[in-house]
Amino acid sequence: MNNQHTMNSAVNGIKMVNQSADREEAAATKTVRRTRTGRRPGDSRTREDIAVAARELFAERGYAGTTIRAIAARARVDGALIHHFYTDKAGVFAAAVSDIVPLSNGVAEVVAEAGDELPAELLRLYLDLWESDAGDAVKAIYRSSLADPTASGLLRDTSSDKLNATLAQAIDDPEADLRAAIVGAMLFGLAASRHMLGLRPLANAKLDAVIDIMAPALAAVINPEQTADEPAKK
Amino acid sequence: MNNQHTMNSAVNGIKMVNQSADREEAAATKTVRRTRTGRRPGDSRTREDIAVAARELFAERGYAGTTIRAIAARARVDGALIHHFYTDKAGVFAAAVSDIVPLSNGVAEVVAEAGDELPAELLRLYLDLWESDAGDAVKAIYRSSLADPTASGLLRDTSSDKLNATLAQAIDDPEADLRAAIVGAMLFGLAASRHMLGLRPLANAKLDAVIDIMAPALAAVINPEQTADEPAKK
DNA sequence: GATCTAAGTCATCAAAAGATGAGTTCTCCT
DNA sequence: AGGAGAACTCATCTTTTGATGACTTAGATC
Repeated sequence: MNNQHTMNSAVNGIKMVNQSADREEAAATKTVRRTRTGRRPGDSRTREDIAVAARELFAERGYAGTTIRAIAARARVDGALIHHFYTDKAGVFAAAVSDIVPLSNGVAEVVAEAGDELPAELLRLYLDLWESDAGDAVKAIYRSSLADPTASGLLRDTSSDKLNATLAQAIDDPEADLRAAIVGAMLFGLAASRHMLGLRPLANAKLDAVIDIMAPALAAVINPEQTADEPAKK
Repeated sequence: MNNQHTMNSAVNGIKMVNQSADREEAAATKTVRRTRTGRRPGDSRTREDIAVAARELFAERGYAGTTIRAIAARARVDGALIHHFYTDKAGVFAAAVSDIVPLSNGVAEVVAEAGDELPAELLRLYLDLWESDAGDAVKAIYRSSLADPTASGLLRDTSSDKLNATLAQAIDDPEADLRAAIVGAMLFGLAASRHMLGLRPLANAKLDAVIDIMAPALAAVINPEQTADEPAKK
C-alpha cells in the first residue's frame, strides 16, 4: 500500500546489487575455526590474492561500486591489510589494473605481419584478450572508465591511444586516424556487448562465427576503396 | 617518504571524482536569501527538475557513483523531497530513465523505408539519439548497466532486444540474429567511444565524416554477400 | 636464539550516504 | 472560508565505507 509510484518495475533489482555476493563473509568460520591474529604460517600469497580479488570486483562492479571491505572479504583478509599493502582505494585499483600486458605490442605485430588477414587477426587478438586472464583487468578498466570519467586517462594510456596510433599506420588514407579510432570503437563495442553487457545472441555465439561476420566490416574501414556508396545490389 | 608503493601513478585522479562538481551546493545562498521551509508558491516543476538532475548525474557518474544528495543539490531541493516523490534511490533511477522514447520505433521505420541507405540512416538515427535530449537517459542506462549487472535487464527491455529483432528482419541470412546483434554492438561501440569514453579522434569528429566511414562497415554485416574472404587486393 | 621487519588482525573513527518522521507552507476543492 | 492534502524543509538516525593506529605473529638474518 505504500507504493505511490509504480514505475520502478524493471529496476527494482538494482538495489540488490550489493547483497548479491556479499555473503562471502559467512564462509569464513568453517572448520578451521578462524584466521587468528598475526602473520600466517607458510609463504604468503595474500598480496596477490588481494590484487586478484580487487581485479575481479572492479571488473564486476566498477570503481565506485567496489568497496574495500568486499575486496577484503573475497580475499579472506582483513580490510586493514589492503591499506597496508596498497595505501588507498586508488592504489588497489592501480595495482589491480597495472599488470596488463599492453595490448599495443600484439597489435604492432599483427599489423606488421598479417597482410590481407589483418581484420581477422586483429579481431582474434582483441577478443582473445578479453577472454584471457587479462580479461578481468580490461573489464575493470573499461567499467571504471565508463563510470568514473577521471579513470579515462588510464584507459587512454593503456590501450586506446597506442592501439590507434599503431593501427593508423596500416591505413592509407587522409583520415587514417579517424578510421583507426572507428576500428577501435567497433572492437570495443563488440567486446563490451559480448563480455560486459552480455547481450544474448552475441554473448554465447562462437568466436569464429563472430569473426567471420565482423572481419569484412573491419576491412571496409581499414581499406578505403569503393567507399563512396554501398554496393547496393541486394 | 611514506609511499612504499609508487605504482599508483596514473590513477591518482580517480579519488577526486566526488569533489568535482559537488560544490554546486554553494550557490544556494545567493540574493534571494534561501528557500525557506514549506511548499513553494506558484506551480511546481520540482518533480521533473529532480528527474532531470538525476538523469544527468546517472549519465555522468553511473548508478553507484550518484548520490541522492548530489541529485538534491543539483535540483536545488532537500534530499527528503526525493524520497517523498520517488521512495528509493532505485525509484529515482527508474524515473530518470523510464521516459525514453523507445528507439525501436525509429528503427522499424528506417528499416522499412530506407532501402540501400539503411546503414547510413541507421547510423544517423542512432547517433542522433545519443546527442538528443534523450541522450542523457541513454548514457545513464548504459553507464549503470555496465556498472551494475542487474540493470542490464532494463537495457534489454529498452533498446537492445527490440532493436535487434527489428533489424534482423532486414537481414537475409541464417545468422540474421547474430548479424543484427553485431550491428547493435558496432553502433554501441561507436556511440560509447564518442560520448562516454570521449576517445579523441572520434569524440570531436564531424558526424557526417563518421557516418561516411562507418556505413560501408555496417553494410558489410547487413548484406552478407562476398563474405567468404576480404577483397584483399590493396 | 635475539632481534628486526614484514604480514596480519582488531578495535575504532569520521565522514558520507540512504532513509525517515515531524513540522511548515502552499494549492485546490467544496 | 476552511479544510484536506500535496509540496517542501529540518533535524536526525542508522549503515556503509574509507581510513588509521596499536597490537600480535611469523620469517629472515646475523
